[in-house]
This record gives sequence, C-alpha cells and structure tokens, in this order.
Amino acid sequence: MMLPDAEIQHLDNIVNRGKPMDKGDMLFSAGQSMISIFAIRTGCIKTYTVSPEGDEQITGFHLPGEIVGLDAINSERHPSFAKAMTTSMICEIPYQKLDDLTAVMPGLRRQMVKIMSQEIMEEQKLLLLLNRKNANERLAAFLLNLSARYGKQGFSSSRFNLVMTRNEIGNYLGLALETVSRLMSRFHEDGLIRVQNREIDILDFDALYELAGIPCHKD
Amino acid sequence: MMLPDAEIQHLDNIVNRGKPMDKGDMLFSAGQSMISIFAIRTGCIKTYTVSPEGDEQITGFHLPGEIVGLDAINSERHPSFAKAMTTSMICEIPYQKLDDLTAVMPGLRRQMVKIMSQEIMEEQKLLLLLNRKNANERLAAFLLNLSARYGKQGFSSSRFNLVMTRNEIGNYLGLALETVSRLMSRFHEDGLIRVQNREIDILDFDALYELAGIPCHKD
DNA sequence: GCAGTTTTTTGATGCCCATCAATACCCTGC
DNA sequence: GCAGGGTATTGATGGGCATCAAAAAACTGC
Repeated sequence: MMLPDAEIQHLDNIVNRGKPMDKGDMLFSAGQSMISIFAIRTGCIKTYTVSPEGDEQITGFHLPGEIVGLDAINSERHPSFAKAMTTSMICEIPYQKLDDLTAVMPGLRRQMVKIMSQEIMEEQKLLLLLNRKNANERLAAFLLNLSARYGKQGFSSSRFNLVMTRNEIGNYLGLALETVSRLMSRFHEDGLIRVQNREIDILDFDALYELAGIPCHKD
Repeated sequence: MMLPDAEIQHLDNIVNRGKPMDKGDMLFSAGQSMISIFAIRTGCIKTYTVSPEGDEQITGFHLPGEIVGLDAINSERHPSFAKAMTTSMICEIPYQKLDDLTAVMPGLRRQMVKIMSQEIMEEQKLLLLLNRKNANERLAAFLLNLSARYGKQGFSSSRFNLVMTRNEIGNYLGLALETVSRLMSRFHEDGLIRVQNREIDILDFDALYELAGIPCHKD
C-alpha cells in the first residue's frame, strides 16, 4: 500500500493538507457536485445516505488512512453524506488533479484502483454479515473489525473508545439501539468484553471470533 | 458510458472475445489468482462468497454490459466465485493489458474508475435495502431493479423471465425461499404482478415503487 | 453544581419472518 | 408417458429482535 517517494512528493503537492474539522462538520452532502475526494488523517468520519422516507442509513465509519467520496466519481455528484464524528484532520484531494496525475504515475493509478477494489470487497463482506448473521454475530464482528483497524494504526486493539453511539452502531448493523445495548451488556456479563460507556476492553478475542463466525486459528 | 471509437478499437484488440459458457460453468473461484476481469455479453452470471460455515452468499446477479471480478484487483486474488446461470457469452479482459492501456487511454482510465465507483454506489444502495426494509420492500425493489436493467438492454421492462430460483432470490435478499414464494403469491393476488413460475409480468409499477419505498413521481 | 438534553439501560409485549413439514408442480431424460 | 430430482407453494409454529415505555446515567452549557 506504499507509493514510491517521488510519487508521494507529487501527490503531496496537490493535496490540500490540514483541513481541521469539528465534530458535526460536513465534508460533503448528497447532491453536491464532486470536486474532491478526502483522505482522513486523524479523527473519524461517518458516511451515510438518506432514504426516501428521510431516515439515515450509515454506510461506514472511517478511520485515519481511509478515503471517502469514491462513490461520487461515477456521477460526479455525491450520492452520500460525510460528517465528522470527532475533531478530525482531513486532506482534500482535488479529483481533477488526481486524475491528471494518474496518467503519469502508474503507481498512483494502480493504488487508486486497488483502494476502490478493496472498498467493493469490504462492502461484500458487510453484505454477508447483514444477510446471514444474527445480532450477536453482527456485533461481535463489528467490535473485532474496529479492533483490527485501531490496531493497524498503532493503537491498542484490545482497548479503545467507541466514537459512535449505540444508535449509530445499530443503524449501521441493521439493529435497534436497544438490541445493541443489550448485547453489549450480555457480552460484558459473559466476560467477552469489559464495557463502560463508550470504553471497550476486549477480554476474550477467541470467543468473539468464534461468535463472529470466524473460527479462531487454534481449533 | 461511451468510449471514443479509437479507444474501443484498442480495447477490442485485447479482449478475448466470445468465450461461450454453459449453465453452471465457473468464470473464477475464490482463492484463484486474478488474471482477467470479465465483461458479460449475453446471459447471466451470479457472483457469491462462501462463509466460514460453508454456505453461500450471493453478492450479485450480473446481466450483459456488466463487469465482474473487480473485487479481486486489490489482492490480485479472487475473493469470490462467479458462475454462469444460463448459457452466456463472456469477454475475458486480461488485467495486465488493461492496466497498461489505461496509461495511454485517458477515456478508458476514467471509464474504469467510473465503473468501480458505480459498483461501490450500488452496493451502498443494497446495504440500505437490506438494513432498513422489510421483506415486501426488498422483493419489490428487487423486481423493479431487474425490470430497469432489462429495460436498459432493450428488453421489455414489464415482462421478463427470472433466471434465478426463489432460493437464490432469498439468499441475495436475506430472506427465506418460502418468504419469497409467499410474497410472489401475495403480489400476484394484489394485482401488482402476474407471476407464473419464472415468468413475471409487472402490472402496477406505481404500486411496486410505492412498496419499495420509492414514492412514484406523480404523488 | 444544576437543569436540560442526549444517551443508555432494562423490562414487557408483539410481530415479522425463519423454520419445519408436506404436498404440488415443473422439467429432463429415457 | 413416467420416474425422479429439483423447485415452488402453502400451512403451522416459534423465536429473535423491533417496538413501546420508563427510568437511570452521562454529558452540556451556564
């Protein structure tokens, strides 16, 4: 997932670095014409769509290193919303310039395509999660996914703070917020996690993996 | 969605045109290294993943004009399976050559990125469907989606044959096959559709749109 | 620290849809 | 035409989770 230094230098010249955002600020809204895509440097961004009836469906919680706005390239107009869930630092990448660069930077071009391919793959996994798994399994998989992503960033993968509410977790996973709350309590009672408010300690990874339907390596 | 003639000519030179496939033939399987992506010329392809427990989750039914295999670019290995549901004609597009071409063909490059962006968007819509809609709404949306896609290919959008079984529809929509069957019957009784086996006539588009949660234009 | 708001927890109830079961239908090959 | 397997329909039952409800806890700004 690395680019040659020279290519990074090029890229650095076009990104509008250091756009600080407060909690609640919008990166973009559905319907806006797409000027840039955005790379998250710090913080957390949620993306969501709004159904015809007006209720929101969260499509992702995005952590540093991830890119949002890729769904807008097709129509050149954003189909979704992106909102900062915490204070965040965002790199704005003008799409026109990025596209020009991909012509002369094969590494960047392949990287772009890979990132999009990965996003397609991730969404397929989410599809499987939502279609075939019950509430337990969904929440377990969700916690493990967060854990792994925090870990990849050098943070603790066993202890972290949820940036999202129970309601937002439920919305994302297709569960009622009460169900999420109940399951958190249950996982706590069962010794799988320690949860106090938004603070999560994962105590038994193996059991969680088991629950999530990813049999742990040792069995 | 069109390319300049010159670019099409280039593309034509690399595609392995006219690969006929019988019902049940595999285009690729999960785990295989990704050599090519595939454009569907005629027929119907289903893509699916297999969960750790071994049951399949259908991720899409693909009609002519669509491209499958894009989820493999990231890891250069297919994460999913693709199987012909009917006799089909498939264009095999060697990915290495395609990538080379995108360097010198800006139109092709943008087209590729657009196609991937669209796929991301489509999967987000599916996410919304599965998370927020009940069985009625899912099936209505499914039928309308098929209808629109057939229509776009010049076939009738109000009368078509399902290439997939009730079981496959249910698998895709996260419903039991019995639920799909019951709802088909219900829609029939209610005069929304006429269904005889795999043959579908859509009688009342407005009502279906209403059900699917897409308010029809006239209200 | 306190009032007001948002978020979370926990309980009670009920409905949607999965599951089980049995029959009917369709299709293919001989 | 008939046998056999796959597919579809329809009914009965139950469970998982949504929904409603209310209270507790946490956070906010002043």
